Amino acid sequence: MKTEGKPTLRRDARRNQERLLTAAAEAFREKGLAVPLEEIAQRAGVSAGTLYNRFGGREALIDAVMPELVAERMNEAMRRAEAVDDPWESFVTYVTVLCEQQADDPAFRDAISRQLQDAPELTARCTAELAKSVRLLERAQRSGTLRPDVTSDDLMLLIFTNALIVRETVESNPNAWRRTLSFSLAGLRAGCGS
Amino acid sequence: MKTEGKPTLRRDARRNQERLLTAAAEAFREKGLAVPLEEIAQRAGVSAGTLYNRFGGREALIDAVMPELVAERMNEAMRRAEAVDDPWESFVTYVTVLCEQQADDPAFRDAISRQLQDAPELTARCTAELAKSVRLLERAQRSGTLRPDVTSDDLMLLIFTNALIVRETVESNPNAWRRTLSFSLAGLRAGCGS
DNA sequence: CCATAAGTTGATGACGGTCTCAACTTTGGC
DNA sequence: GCCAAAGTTGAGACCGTCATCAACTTATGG
Repeated sequence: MKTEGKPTLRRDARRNQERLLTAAAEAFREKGLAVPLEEIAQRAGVSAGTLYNRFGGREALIDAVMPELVAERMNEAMRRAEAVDDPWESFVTYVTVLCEQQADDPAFRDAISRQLQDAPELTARCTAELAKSVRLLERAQRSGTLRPDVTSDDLMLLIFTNALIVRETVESNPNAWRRTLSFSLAGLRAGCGS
Repeated sequence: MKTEGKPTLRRDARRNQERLLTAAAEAFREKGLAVPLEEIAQRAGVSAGTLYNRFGGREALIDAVMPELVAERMNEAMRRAEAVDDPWESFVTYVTVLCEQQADDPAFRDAISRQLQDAPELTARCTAELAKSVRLLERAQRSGTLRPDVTSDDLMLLIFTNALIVRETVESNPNAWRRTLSFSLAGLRAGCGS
């Protein structure tokens, strides 16, 4: 009984789809999510039309490629944070690792800082992964080192704004984001804020 | 003896030049420095060609219009800051006023956050005006409330990054920049940082 | 009032990107 | 092997913007 859910994509079509996915991942990685679709098609050894056939356009391609990559990065940050005993340092590690990743991965940076309204999978993954970080945040608060008024929205905002800063400054001033991040983190310590 | 330095611009040409300047100021104010040049020409009741005749292109127009506006805004911030006695609060006022101005003036925001490499007048004015603020910064440091390692470069960076944040968030979340700014300012207080 | 230099115009081309579709090629079941 | 369905192609329409320039218009001095 062949109750296949997939509308049976032809073999060459499947092959092209996969090529496109890996080409997209590469191109995004190198040039960010705004890379011309033509270039992705070229890398995949396929015409632009095919890209539009398989996926509907840029957003769909992003949504197919990025969620996994984003999840990986955020898990890595979590892993590194969990290896740190001190609650405050653990929290700082989490944020810092995410920011470092933004600094050397345009795709990750854009995935987090662009308004990807038409990439529901990606959005979902982001919020899901970020939800996990609440544990770190609350632990730091219980330890009395993180300001009690800081929310996970603030954490999101911090990560988001760092992506903006990185995008505009990495080239000309590769350490600028570290400086601004250090200010923000200092401001999050209990006893420092309003 | 008519030792006129000006190459005697014809009367209508001068009129158009002025119209272009005010049109540009208006358009920049409403839509930011990336507003189509066509639109500026239209507002001035003039063709695009004329704009290219009088000025060489966007950058030159920006350089002709923005320095004064930027200086005004920064003077206003200084004025407001100087009205505050407490050194720390005075410093905070300066920064906050600049950020507020960014929030409701796309032209000012872009003048500060875009890389205007070909607008030397503007760049000069920005650094000149910002130099004045060092007094506020040093006064706050002498009073022991501002971290001693903070430089005027940091101040510039803070203003610059706020412009980025404002640009990307004012529409969807008008108070986001206040939150991030409050973190940064908290982090600048003596005793809070590394 | 005229001549002419100065200035303006808008149609036009280049650009860099997106997106489409009629004609062609490939696949896979028979 | 054949043929219909599935898939691919690439030229071209389209978009918004910048930038140019030959032909036209206007200001100005004599």
